[in-house]
Amino acid sequence: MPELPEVETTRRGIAPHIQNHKVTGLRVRQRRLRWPVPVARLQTKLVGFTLERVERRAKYLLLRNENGTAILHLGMSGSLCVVPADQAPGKHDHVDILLDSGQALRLTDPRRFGALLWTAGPPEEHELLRSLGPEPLGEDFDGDYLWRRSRNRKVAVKSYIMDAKTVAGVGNIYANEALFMAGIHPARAAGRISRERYRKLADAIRQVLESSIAQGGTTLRDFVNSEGKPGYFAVQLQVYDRDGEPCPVCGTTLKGMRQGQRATVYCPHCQR
DNA sequence: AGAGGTACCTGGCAGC
DNA sequence: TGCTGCCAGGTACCTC
Repeated sequence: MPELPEVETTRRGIAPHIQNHKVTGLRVRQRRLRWPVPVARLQTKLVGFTLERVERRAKYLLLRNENGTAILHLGMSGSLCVVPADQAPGKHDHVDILLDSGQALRLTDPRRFGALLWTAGPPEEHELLRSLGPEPLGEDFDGDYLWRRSRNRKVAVKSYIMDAKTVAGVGNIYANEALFMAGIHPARAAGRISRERYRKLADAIRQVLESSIAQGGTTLRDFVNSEGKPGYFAVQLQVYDRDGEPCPVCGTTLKGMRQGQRATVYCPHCQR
């Protein structure tokens, strides 16, 4: 589920329940996630210490304390919620981080593509984060940047903007949506797009992510309930998963294709 | 170096 | 109802 807006919504939802709370215990029911969960290190470095901040870099959540940082990724199917510590776990509730409030931060992840790691140093120097491109909602991301970096590149623009080294955290849904909004054909070579069109694209990426985060904000309360189900997304999508439906702008039938195993949908009339 | 494909894992759904 | 095959929002790693 989680694309960047969902991860940011999760961060905002859990932060008040975690920040300035002491971790009183850790339960790892399944340590085989994308990489093995470093249980012993987490026991030593996390338990008994107060979590100071919950930050986000790309789709990574960073839980920081005085010893270092827990790096958490939700993969394709992960979610986090805050539940009473004694609530019975479900089949895919792999990790509980117990808090002094009597609650637990619970990681659920059916497909186990997610990750929970530990780093002692500055998280931005961790190998998973080191070569990430700029944050799409940050200062140093704009159309000029996208244009400059794309010269002579033959990759399809959709793959280009989904590459975390180009810009961090633009996933399949929002890549489709942003390209539609900018009127750019997803298969166009990245190096053959003008600076002006890249400015439109960068604006579209920003806009689509921001409006989605804004809508996610309305469901924040859902991160803390007995069901433990985050209440994402009533977000309205213009093209994603609408293959065969009329284009919301011109009425032309939206076309589906596959790019690098990922579903792409676009309007053959509006996107060139 | 860049481009493209593969792998990890489970659940849900369409089609038979 | 139950089986099979395909698809899914991510991304590291492999090969060409």
